[in-house]
Amino acid sequence: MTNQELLHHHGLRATNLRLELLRLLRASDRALTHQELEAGLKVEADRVSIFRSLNAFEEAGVVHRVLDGRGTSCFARCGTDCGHGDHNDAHAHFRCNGCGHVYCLDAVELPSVSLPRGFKLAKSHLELDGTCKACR
Amino acid sequence: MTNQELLHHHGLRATNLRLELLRLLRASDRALTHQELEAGLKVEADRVSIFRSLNAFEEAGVVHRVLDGRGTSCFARCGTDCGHGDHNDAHAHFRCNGCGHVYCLDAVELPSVSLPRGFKLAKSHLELDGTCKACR
DNA sequence: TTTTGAAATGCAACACTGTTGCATCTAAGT
DNA sequence: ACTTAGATGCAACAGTGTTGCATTTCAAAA
Repeated sequence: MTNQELLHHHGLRATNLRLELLRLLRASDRALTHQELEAGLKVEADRVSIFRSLNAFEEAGVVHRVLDGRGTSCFARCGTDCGHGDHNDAHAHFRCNGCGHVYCLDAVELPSVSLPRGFKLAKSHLELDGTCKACR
Repeated sequence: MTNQELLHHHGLRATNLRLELLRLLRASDRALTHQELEAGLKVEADRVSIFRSLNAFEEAGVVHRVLDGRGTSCFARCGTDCGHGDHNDAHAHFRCNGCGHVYCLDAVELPSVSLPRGFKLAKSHLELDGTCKACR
C-alpha cells in the first residue's frame, strides 16, 4: 500500500507534508520526534502543522506515540492491524541512554500482570533502557 | 526517621520548603507533580525552588521520578534502600486514564526480557494504565 | 473540467514544564 | 555570633504542545 493509499484508507488527505512525514517514518527503524521529522522534511512546513498531522495520524491509527525518557513524544508507524482509536501498540520500547533514540521491539514478550484490588488494567507498556548497537 | 533526619542523612539542608515537600510526599499514596506539590504547600515558594529541590531529592535518592502518560514528571518517596544516584525504583507504575494519577505498585513483579542482538539492557520500567479505584 | 465544501495549513499567540544566571538569604557547623 | 556553602527568589529563556482564525488546497461531485 502506497502512502497515498494509506492516508485515504484512513480518511486523511494526501498532502505533501503528510506524504513526507510518512516517508520519513517508514524509512526509519526507530520512533522519531517532531523535531527530527521537521529537520528531515524536504518540504517547508510549520511546526503546528506537523503536530496536527501527527495527532491526526495517531488518532487514525497510522502511527503510535511513545514517550522518550524525558517525556517528549516520538512517533513510529503502526503495524497493519491498527484502526481508528484502536492501537495495537502492545510492544516494548527501548530507549538508548547514549543517543536517546527509541526503538520498537516487537519481539519482546509482554508480561501478564495482576493488579491490586480496585485497579482495572487497560494497557501495559514495557519501557526498557540501556545502550543501543550504535552507542556501544 | 524524621524528615529532618532524612534530609541531613542525604547531605541536604532541612529548609521549610523541603520539609513541606517531604511531608506532602509522605502523606500521599501516589506520585505527585510539581504542580500538585506547589498547590499543597503551606509555605510560599517559587516554582524554580520546587524544581531544584525535587531534582536534589532525586539525585540524593530521597525520591524517584515517574513520567505520567503525558510526559510530565511525578515524584514519590523512595523505599529505604535508595542512595546517591542509586535508585531502587524497579517497580511498576499505574496511571489512571480517568484522573491521571500515578501509583507505585511494589507488588507487581517485573518480567525478565531478552533484547535483540546489540542492545544492552540497563533498566526496565513497566508502565500500566487503566482505571483506578476512585474512578470506577 | 469547473465548482465547492471540508480538510489542511500558516501564522500569531498562548500555556506549561523545565532550566540557567545571578543576587540575596539562611541553615548549620565553627 | 560568625561564616560560608547550600538554598532561595526573581528574571529570563528554551522546548513541547495547543488554540483561534484566516487562507489555501485536496478530492469529490456537478
